Amino acid sequence: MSERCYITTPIYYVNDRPHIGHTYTTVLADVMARHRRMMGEEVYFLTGTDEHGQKIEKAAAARGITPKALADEVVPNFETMWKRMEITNDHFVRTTHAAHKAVVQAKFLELLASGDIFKATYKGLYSVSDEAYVTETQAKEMQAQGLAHQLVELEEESYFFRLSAYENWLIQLYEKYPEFVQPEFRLNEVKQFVAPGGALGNLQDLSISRTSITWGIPVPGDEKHVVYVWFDALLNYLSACREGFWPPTFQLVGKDILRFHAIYWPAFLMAMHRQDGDDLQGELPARIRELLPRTILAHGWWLMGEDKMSKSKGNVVRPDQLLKFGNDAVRFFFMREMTVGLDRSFSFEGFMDRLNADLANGLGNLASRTLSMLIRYREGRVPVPATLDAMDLEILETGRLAASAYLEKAAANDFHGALEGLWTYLRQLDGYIVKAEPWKLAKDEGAQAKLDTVLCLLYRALRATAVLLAPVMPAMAQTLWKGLGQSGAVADQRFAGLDYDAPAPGPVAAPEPLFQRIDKETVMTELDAASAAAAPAAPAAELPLDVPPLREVVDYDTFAKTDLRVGLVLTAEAVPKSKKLIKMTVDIGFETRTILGGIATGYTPEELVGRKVVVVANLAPRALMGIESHGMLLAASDNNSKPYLVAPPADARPGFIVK
RNA sequence: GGCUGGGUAGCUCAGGUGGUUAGAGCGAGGGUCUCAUAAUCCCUAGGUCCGCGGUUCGAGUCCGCGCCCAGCCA
Repeated sequence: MSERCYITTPIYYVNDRPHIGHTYTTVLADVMARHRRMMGEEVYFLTGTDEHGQKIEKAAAARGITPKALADEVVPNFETMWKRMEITNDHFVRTTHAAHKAVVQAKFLELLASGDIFKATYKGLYSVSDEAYVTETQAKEMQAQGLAHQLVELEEESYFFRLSAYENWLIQLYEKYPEFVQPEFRLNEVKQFVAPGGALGNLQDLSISRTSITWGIPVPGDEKHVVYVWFDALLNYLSACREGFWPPTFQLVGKDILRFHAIYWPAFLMAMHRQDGDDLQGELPARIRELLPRTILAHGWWLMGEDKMSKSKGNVVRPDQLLKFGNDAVRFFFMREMTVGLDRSFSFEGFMDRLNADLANGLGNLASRTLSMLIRYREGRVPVPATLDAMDLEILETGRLAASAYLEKAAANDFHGALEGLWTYLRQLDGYIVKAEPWKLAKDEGAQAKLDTVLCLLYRALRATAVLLAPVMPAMAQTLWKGLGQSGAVADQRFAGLDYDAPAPGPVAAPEPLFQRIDKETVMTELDAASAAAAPAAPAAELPLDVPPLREVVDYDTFAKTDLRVGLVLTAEAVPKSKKLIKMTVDIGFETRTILGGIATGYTPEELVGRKVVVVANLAPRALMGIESHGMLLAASDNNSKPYLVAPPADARPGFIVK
């Protein structure tokens, strides 16, 4: 019976189109899935979407549609992206599926019955503007920014998961089964979180329901509660698992959601699987470990330089920008450049350098020269080697070692190392060609047997390469496979049964370029042009200042005669027939004035109301457009610009003297 | 602030348990070949291995201090 392997990606939240982060994770999972199928394992590969929650509820409301309709609109973006990238997921789970809801509700009731879920009061600081509870750390930050007034203490009835009870078992999980979290330094972070400095008693019970949200899975029997994110989202791995594949073998997660997967998730599962005789303070039963995911694999992020990619920074790389160079190229780049677990900075130049060097100049050219020699010298028939000399034996041995090293690393999910090693071998093949000089052998009647050997060894090396690379670059591998005169799907080959010495079945085809070289300069120019066009309009070049020269000097007493006061605009309306004037009533502390200001080029009446201003309070009244203005407002400008009202600090009170 | 991991050639990075001249890929410079996608192959990098101090016959590799960067701290 073959091994079974269950691989998951996170389910992606439907508030965004797929970005490079989603595609990296999913490609990694797909390469793993394809690789394991070719290792002979039976694979179940799951991805999907997370669709509940307040953000979706609000976004839908803003557009006047239901949350489900919004999700239905966004989900195809993911599904079509995965088709484009030749992702071979066996199922696509949505948290809005009835089957998922049923599992979440059933498990909720089970844990409620066992006491692992209980009802209590949630108390915490709530940010009014964010419409969410905030942590103490976040609260401190907000206070530092002077946003403390947005925080209120709230109490809410909530269901809790008894996370604290599982601390002992969790720690044993990390200690006794360190493969549970990879890479290792992430495991340390998790341990540190659960038991900082080895101290117990740090886990708090977890609130897993909300009454303030309606878009979600209702708590059965208490429908004003909705199951809160993680209990809903994490259970997708369970609800959408295929019979016979539990537990997950590899669960890929971004480092940002590691905690949920490495702590909450196994704790939920422990609660679901524990039996009456189990002692939570005793040893973690091996039976239960067998029912937990084998490995949570936390990968790193693509960065832009040193920075995280984010929408607000506007430095997000869209999959389309890369996919125009070919899906295989993107998949290869992801696997070759990113060491699983670590961050990596992305650059378009690095991307193109890698593709040109490794794919076009490297593998592509090697295939091209080999196939064209087979056609030119042997009419496309692959000869059988007569005798092998030392050089032939050496390259054969190098190839065997390269293949086994590749397979070993790939099986450990080290695709970065696997590909690096394989390319060293491809370079050695190029070196072998140069040393063997088949073009000279072709002209020598007495060297035909030697030429047969060289061509055959090259052919077999390419055939093995096509098989090894099929998980990473499925389309390229298939093209090469066919070009080598092989029939069927290369993906149907199995690594174990790979016969490196098998004779070739059919004539090889005229080579078609596997990869086109990219003209870096042209692409960079286009990119720069595109980003310039997309960039927010650059601030208009500063106009030269147009101000009058400095006025004559006045002494202090003359200046001090001007009485400036802080005022608060109470009402404001445009003056009919005037383009510039606005009529305002202004509170200056001890009285309320009517003041006209020529500021309509810079402000609308609506935005003036409630604004604090500086008033020249002892200016003689003057009639403008038939209305008497008692004072004026200070504003800054030059002769070309709109006026900018001088604004006192927010806590200055009307009537304060300005001097 | 606490804990963890880093700072090595222009760029991206390798360098278990200390040992003769510190490595790879890319880029750049020079040369070669012609089967091939202006590709391949060969040669060329003299880099305070972040700094200072220490242990040692000997340290990029261990210890201490300092500087800088990243991650985790519901």
